[in-house]
Amino acid sequence: MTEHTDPIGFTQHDHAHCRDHALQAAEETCAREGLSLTKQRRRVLELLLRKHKAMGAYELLDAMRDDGQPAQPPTVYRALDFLVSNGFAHKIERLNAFVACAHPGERHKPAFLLCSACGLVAEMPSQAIGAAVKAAAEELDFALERMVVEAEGLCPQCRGAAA
Amino acid sequence: MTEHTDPIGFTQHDHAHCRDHALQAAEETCAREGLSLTKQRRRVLELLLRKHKAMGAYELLDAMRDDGQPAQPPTVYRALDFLVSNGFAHKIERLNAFVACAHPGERHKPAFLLCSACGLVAEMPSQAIGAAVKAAAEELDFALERMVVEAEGLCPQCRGAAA
DNA sequence: TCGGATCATGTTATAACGTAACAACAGGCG
DNA sequence: CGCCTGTTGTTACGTTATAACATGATCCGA
Repeated sequence: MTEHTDPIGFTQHDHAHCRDHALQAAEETCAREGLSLTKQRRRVLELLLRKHKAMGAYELLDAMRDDGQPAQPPTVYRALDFLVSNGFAHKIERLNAFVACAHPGERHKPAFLLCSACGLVAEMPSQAIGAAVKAAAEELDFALERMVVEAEGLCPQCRGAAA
Repeated sequence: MTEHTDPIGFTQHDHAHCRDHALQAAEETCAREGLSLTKQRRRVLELLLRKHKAMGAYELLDAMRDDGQPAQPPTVYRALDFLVSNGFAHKIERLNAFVACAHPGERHKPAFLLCSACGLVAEMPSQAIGAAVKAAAEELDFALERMVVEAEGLCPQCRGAAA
C-alpha cells in the first residue's frame, strides 16, 4: 500500500491538473485492465472530479439534466458501481454519497476526513489506522475484508474561520 | 474512556442478563440525567436488544406491528434519535441500521465489527484505532468531532464454518 | 386550579436513496 | 450473418428518512 501524506481536498492545489491527472489515470487503468470507460462512466467521474466533495446520486442526476443529457437513476448507479469497484471513486457511507478517488492507481484502504462545515472530503493517511483495525480484528479472530473509516469534524479552513 | 476487550456479540453469553443489564443501565442513566425513557423509546431499545444485530427502522416498525401496537416511521426515528444521542444505541452507517449499545454508560467512540455472513455486530476495542485516527487528523490540522469505524468480514463462528 | 410552557407522540404526506426486470443497442468474433 | 457479451434505456417499484402540523401529557408557577 503506497502511502500519501497530502490531504488533497483541504490544501490549495491546481485543481485542473488534479482532475486531469485522475481522468488520465482512469483511462490508463482501464486500458491496462481491459475495462471500458464509457461515456456515461466518464461523465459521472468528471462530475465527481469537479470538487473534492461527495455528491449524491440524485445530485449527479440533476447535473446531468442541467447538461442537457438527462439520465435515469439506474444509469447513474451503474456508473457509480463501476467507478467504485474499480477504485476510481469511493462511497462515503456517512453521507450516502460518492467522491472521486484522490489517489487513483494506488491500492489503498481509504480513510476519510469529512468537513461538516464546508462539505470537503479528503483522504487521510490510513496505514496506521488500517493496522490498528487489523490488529483489533485479529485479536478477536475476525476475518477482516473491508473497512469503513470516516472522521467528521472541521477542516483547517473552517476550523480557522470558527476560531 | 473505559476499555472493554470482550466482543460481546460474537461470544457466547447469558443474553437475558446482557439485555437486562443494558435496560437497567439505560434507566439509571435517564434517571441520573433527567431524561425520560418513555414507552416508545423503551420499546425500540428492547427490540434492538433482542439480538446483537443491526435492525433497520422499517424492521423495527414491522416488529412493532407484529406486537399489535403499530407505529409510523417518525415514531421510530424519533425513538432512535433519542437512543443514539444518549448513547443507548448506535447507527451502523454501512447498513443504514441501528444496534443497541453493548457497553452503555461507558463513554466511548465506538468501532464495530460486522459479520457479513450472519449479520452479528460487535463493538471492538477502539482505543488504539481512535488514537490512530486522532493522530492522523491532528497531523492535518483537522478538528475531529466524530468518527465512524466499521469493519466488515467474518466473525469467528462464520470464519470457522467457511473453512 | 387554571393557564401556559415544554416535551413526546400521532398523523399525513413526501423527499431522498437505491434496485429489479426487461427491452434495445453496439461491438467482436466464429 | 448470427450469436454472445457488455452497456445503456426505460418503467416501475422498494427502502430509508424527514417535514409539517395536530394532539396529548406533564409539570409548575401564578
